[in-house]
Amino acid sequence: MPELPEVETTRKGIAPFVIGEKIKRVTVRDPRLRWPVPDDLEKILTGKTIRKLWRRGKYLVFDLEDCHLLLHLGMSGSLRIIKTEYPAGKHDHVDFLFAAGHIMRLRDPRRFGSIHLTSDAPLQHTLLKHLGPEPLGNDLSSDYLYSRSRKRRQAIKDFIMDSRTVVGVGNIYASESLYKAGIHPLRAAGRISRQRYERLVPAIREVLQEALAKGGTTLRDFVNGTGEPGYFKHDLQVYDRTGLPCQRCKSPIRSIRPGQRTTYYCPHCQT
DNA sequence: ATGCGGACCTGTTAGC
DNA sequence: TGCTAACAGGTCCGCA
Repeated sequence: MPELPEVETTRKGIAPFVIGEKIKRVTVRDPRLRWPVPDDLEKILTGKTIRKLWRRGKYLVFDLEDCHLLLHLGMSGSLRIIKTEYPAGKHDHVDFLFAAGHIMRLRDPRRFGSIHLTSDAPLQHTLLKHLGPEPLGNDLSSDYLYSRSRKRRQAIKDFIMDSRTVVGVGNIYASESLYKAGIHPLRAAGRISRQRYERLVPAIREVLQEALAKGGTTLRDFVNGTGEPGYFKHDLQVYDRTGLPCQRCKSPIRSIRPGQRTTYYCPHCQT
């Protein structure tokens, strides 16, 4: 499910309901996420107050009094705030009950998400340590992508989807960004000019920014912290539009499947 | 170090 | 109507 705009939308949605709130109880109904939910999750968190909620890549980081909770939504995860405790559904794996009475509920049908605890600096955690720059921050530049990509034969789409290159660009927004920049998704990253990276960086930023402004993309089941879908689906130019006319040149959008992930592009506009 | 395939899961849909 | 196969928003790990 979630790429950066969806995770950020989730963060913004739940923040007002979790910051400054004290955790009264944690209920783990199914600990079998991508990595087992820590046994001592409830023991560690009970009685602690959440100080901050921030994001690094697609990881949500909850700062507590003396530790940090890292949470990834994987492919199908969502976090919602519910006012009263109604019966948990089949995939509602974890509830965080606050002293004030409301609940933050994690639902994740495919269980690709994960929860981690650490008392060290979160950015030093194994899973965060090697992450590349944030696409919406100042560290991502065309110079950086250009120099990092030299001599690489990897397809540009795979290159920008690698979280060591840049975080937050998943399958939807990779296709969308490359369309916007006019770059063929299979072109070798090392054979793209500096000038073209100067188009790609703003394209990535704009696509993510616009998706964020619309609350993310809901293809099937993404919901924000209050249960609403995102509306960027209507603005997608190539993703999930196989055979439909390109908005610029009217050529039919093409889809290919190199490896596992479907890639969408315009055969005329992207070279 | 880079690059690729496989792995982890369940739900939905397309096709026979 | 029912069965099966393919596919879905992520990313880590292990191997060449």
